[in-house]
Amino acid sequence: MSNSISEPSVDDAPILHVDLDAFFASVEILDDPSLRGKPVCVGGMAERGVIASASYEARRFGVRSAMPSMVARRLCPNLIILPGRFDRYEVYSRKFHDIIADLTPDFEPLGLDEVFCDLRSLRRLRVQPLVAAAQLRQRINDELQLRSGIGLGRNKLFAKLASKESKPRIVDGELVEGPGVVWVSPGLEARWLEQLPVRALWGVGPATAAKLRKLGLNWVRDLAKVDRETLARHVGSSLAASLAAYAHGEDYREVVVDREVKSVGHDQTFARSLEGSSELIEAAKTHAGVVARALRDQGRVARTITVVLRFDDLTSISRSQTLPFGLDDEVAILAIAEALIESVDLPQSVRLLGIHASSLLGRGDNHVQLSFALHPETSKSRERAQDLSLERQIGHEALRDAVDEVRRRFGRTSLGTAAELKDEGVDIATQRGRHAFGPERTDP
DNA sequence: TCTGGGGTCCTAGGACCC
DNA sequence: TCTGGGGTCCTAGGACCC
Repeated sequence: MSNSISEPSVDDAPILHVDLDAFFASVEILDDPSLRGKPVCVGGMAERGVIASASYEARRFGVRSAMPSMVARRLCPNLIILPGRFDRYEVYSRKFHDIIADLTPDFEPLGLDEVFCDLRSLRRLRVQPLVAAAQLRQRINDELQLRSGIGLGRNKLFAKLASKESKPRIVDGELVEGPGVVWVSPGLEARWLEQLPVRALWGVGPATAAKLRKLGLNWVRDLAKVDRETLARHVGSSLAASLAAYAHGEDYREVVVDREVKSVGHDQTFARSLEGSSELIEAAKTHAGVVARALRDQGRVARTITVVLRFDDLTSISRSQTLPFGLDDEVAILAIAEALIESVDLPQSVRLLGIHASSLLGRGDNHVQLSFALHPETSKSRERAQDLSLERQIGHEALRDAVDEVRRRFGRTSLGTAAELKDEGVDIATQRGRHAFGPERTDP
C-alpha cells in the first residue's frame, strides 16, 4: 500500500500523524521494568471500570481499550490492571511534544499520545517527509523508549489512516511488526478508500455506523455515490458534508496550532450508585475543587457551570447555568452546582456525577473579579482586603443572584435571607467554616 | 460483557432584540 | 390585531475522539 520507493516531497505528503503505541501501558512498563513482557493495562479496576490502554501482550488475549475491565479479566485472567497516573503520562507527553517541536512548530496534539503536523512550512528546507518521519520515530524511541507509528498523506484523513496501518498487529494471537512509517501516495488514495468500511472514517462511531447501515451504506465507496440531501437528513448536514468529502479523499480540516481549551470538567463513576441529593452534594465538593483548581491553573474563569448525572440505566441528564461573570473558586462553583443538583428529580440512583465549566474567559477579562475576591490568600493582606471589599460585595451579590436564578428557573424556593448570606460571606473569604450559600432547607 | 474520564462539536428549540 | 426575518445567546442532549 505504501510507496516507500520514490521520495515524496512536502507537497505530496504535507500532513504527518504520529501515534504512540499503547501509551499509558508503555509508560507504566518503563517505570516498572518487571512488568515487561506481561499483559498490562491501565484502566479502572473496579466493577465499573474500563480499559484505557493495553500492552500488546494484553492485546494478544483480545483485550482492547474501551473494553470493560471485567470483560478484559475474563479474557486474560493474569491481566495486570493498573490505575492511571496521568501526571506521569503528561510528563512523557510534554517530552513527546518537545521532540515534535524540533521538527516543526506547526503541530496539533490530540490527547496525550497523538499529534498532527503540517509540514508545509518546511518546504523551503527541502525536508523529505519519509526521512523526517523515520528520524522522528527514531528519536522518540531513543529518547523516550516509546514506540510509535507515523502516517503521511495529503490531508489529515490519509495521514491518520496511514499511521494506523503503520502499527504492529495481532495476527492469530501473535504480534506482527508494522512498517512504522506509511505514506499514502496520491496515486493510491482511491484504492485505500475503496476497501475501507465507513466506521474507519473520523466522525463515524457506533450510532452513525448503524444509521448508515440502514441506508445500505457500509463502505466508503458507498458514501461516494449517495445523494447529499439523503445523507444530511439522516446524519445532519455538517457530518454529511464531512463524510461526502472524505469519501472523495478530501478533508478540509486544518492543523490547528494552539487550540484553546473550551471547557474543563471532572466526572466520576461511583463504585456504588448514590441516592438522593445530599449524597450527590457531598460528592460534588470534590468535583468543584478539581474543576476550580484546573481553571486557576490555566488562568481562566468559567461563566457556565454544568452538572451531569448518569443514572443506573445509563441515561444522562445535564443542568447548566450561565452567569454574567466568570468563576474559578470551588465555593462559588459548588454553590451553583448544588442549586442545579437540587433542581433535579431523582427517580433512580446515580452512577456518575460530573461538573463541567465552560464559556471560559481569561481571568483578566472577567468583569466581576469574583474569584479574586473569594481567594483565601487575598484576605491575608489587610490593605488589599480593604481595596477588595467592594469587589467582594459585588461578587457575593452576583453569586447570590445566580443561585437565586437557578432556583427560580427550576421552580424551587428562593435562598435564605440577605443577612445569612452576608455572614456566610465571611466564611467564603476566609475559607473557614461551612461553605457559603448552603441549600435552604425550608421547602414548604 | 456491559460500558471511564478527559475533551470537542453539532443540533434543535426557545428567548430576546432589532 | 397579527406578525416578518435575522442574529445572538442559552439550554439540553447526543455523538464522537483519544
